[in-house]
Amino acid sequence: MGKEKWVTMKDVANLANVGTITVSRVLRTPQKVSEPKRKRVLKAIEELGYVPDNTAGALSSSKSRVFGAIVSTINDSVFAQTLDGLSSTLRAAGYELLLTSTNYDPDVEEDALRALLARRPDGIVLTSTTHSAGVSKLVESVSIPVVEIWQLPSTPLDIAVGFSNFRAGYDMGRHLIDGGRKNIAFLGGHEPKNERGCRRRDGYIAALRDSGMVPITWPNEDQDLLSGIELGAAFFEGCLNETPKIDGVMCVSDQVALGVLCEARRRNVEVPKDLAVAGFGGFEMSTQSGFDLTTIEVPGMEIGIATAKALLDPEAGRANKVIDLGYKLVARGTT
Amino acid sequence: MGKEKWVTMKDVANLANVGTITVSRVLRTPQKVSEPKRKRVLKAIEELGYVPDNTAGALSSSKSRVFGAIVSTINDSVFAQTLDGLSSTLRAAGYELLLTSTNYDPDVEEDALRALLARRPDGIVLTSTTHSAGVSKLVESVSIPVVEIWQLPSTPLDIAVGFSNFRAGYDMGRHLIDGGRKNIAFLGGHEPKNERGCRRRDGYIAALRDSGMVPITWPNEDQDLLSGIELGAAFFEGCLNETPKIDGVMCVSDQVALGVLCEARRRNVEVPKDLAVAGFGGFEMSTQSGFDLTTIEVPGMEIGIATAKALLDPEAGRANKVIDLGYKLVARGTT
DNA sequence: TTATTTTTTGGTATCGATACCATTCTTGAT
DNA sequence: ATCAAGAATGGTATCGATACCAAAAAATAA
Repeated sequence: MGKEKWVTMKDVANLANVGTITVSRVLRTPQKVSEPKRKRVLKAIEELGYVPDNTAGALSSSKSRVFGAIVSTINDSVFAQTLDGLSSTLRAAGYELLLTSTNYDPDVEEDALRALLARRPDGIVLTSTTHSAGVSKLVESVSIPVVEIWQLPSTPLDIAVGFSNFRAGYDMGRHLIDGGRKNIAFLGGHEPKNERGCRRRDGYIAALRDSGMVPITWPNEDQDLLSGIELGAAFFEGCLNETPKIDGVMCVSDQVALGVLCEARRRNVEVPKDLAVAGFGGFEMSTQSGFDLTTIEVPGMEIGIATAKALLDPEAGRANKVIDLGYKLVARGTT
Repeated sequence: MGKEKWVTMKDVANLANVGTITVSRVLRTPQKVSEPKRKRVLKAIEELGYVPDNTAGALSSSKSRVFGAIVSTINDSVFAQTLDGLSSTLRAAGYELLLTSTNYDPDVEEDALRALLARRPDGIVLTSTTHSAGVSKLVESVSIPVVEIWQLPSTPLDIAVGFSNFRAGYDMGRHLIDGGRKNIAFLGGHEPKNERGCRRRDGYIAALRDSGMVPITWPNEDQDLLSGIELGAAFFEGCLNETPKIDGVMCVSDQVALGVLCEARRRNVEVPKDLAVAGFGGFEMSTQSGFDLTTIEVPGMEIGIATAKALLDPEAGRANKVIDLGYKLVARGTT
């Protein structure tokens, strides 16, 4: 641990015997500096182990080369793909991503946003589509691109990239109905704070209503101690035992669906003969051997990449404010 | 989208009819400002929607209130816990976390580190323990705390928080041996770039050697197209078919172990009678009903919290440079 | 009342880079 | 040989905050 202070551009300039501005140019527009000086400067940089100070650069150029993202969770494999696509595309263009997770707590969003804005990002990514008044006011007072991702909002703040959870829920509902299921339940999406899950549930409800069927949703009260797997197991206790005629279940996520599948196997409920099971998300595990889950695949990586592009070129992004990347209903062995 | 520039401290000062420094004090040391002026300033801040510029603050105070982290992946549920614990503890103390993932590519580490250092963080978190010369040089030339997490290095750069993957692998090996298994294989950890997995494998090998048994590892060549689940399935093809007497398998991760369990079920191999299966990581799914996997639970959240504390108070952290938080071997139904 | 301390407040320099303008040095044209 | 145009280079102001010091105001002591 050296106790030295940070090496500055001036140190490099002195060693290379040039002006500081020349050092700056070597790093940003090297073609504008003559060969010999450029070499001297690069040598000095190497020698001193100089790392430029972007915070200072950001201040004078008012371009931070940082984007901020507020996500509900990073602990989700599909979501992680989006973040991967986003951050790697941004990094390739010389930008960093400042990431904040709210853990599904909407009260955190405004604080997180303030903290982000304090770093003067060149743009912002939000994963929720309903915002508190404070959040909306902050966002509107700011002149940087704002991209809302995953759930497409009806009235985007600025740019939106994602797909329609409602339509996905509707399509999967229809898929089960078309498969001849008569009593179809929706499992999960009970937490109002999980907006995307609720939209899927709304889609399912609409699909059943449109076919003259009665929606069955479970659970309907908050029991958020339940993980996906537990929820699948609890489903048999709480819902299927009570309404045994259920022959199809659509789950808010693949994780929940896996829980149902495991519990079904334990109880010798045959899938898909006695019970059709559908998931959501294209979770890696569900596509692999052992499970053969019907699910909705979401283009997680593509959302990340498209978001990065929209941030890097907001004018192009704003040309069509809402970028719908769709989804894919993948029918497999469980339905 | 307002086209206005950012509101500055000076704007607030003018509106409240005070000096800029007073505004600064209201935000940082409010007790040093008289009641009436403080109120006026707060009102002006509210009215203008002022968000302080931390990059400017960082420049003059040379404290960025940002920590940087370089992780191998964010797409891992246990790891995500560490990041959660880390970032929420830091945020509670008024710091942000700048996150970069290398996707297990060591060549990316140096670039990522440079990009991080350019933002002048107050400290750095690294998840690998073997570093390229460039990384070591950069880290050594810097006078901020550096915390290496998860795998405890033999010679820490500065501070280390984690546990011993080697000992965990050794203990689990012994657990299987003590359970009477005679032919125990290790599954995974074939990628040299996954350092932590390799350490576990080394521990397994040592445990078997110490008992006079012959280690069997699979696969031994890179086949990195395999996901955890696929690996578990492939295990039966590649390893068990070839060496049918295997009666115990220790997996590099819970995901791989789940793959083995699923495939075992499909092939009517009885667990634990015919085959003992052990995982690693305490992945949520493995603890739940349906599976009953013996595994090593890693204190992911605690590592994150301890890391945050070490960053916030590096002197205390350096008192005992290596903080070993241990792990817990949880014996369940699969062994 | 005056002297002395304490609290409150503001002015100015500064952090490390970039923007902008001015200057010097090339190069080629006349 | 002289001048114009363009490339290369450097000086200085600036970004928006904080640090440091000094001054003014208020509180306390003599």
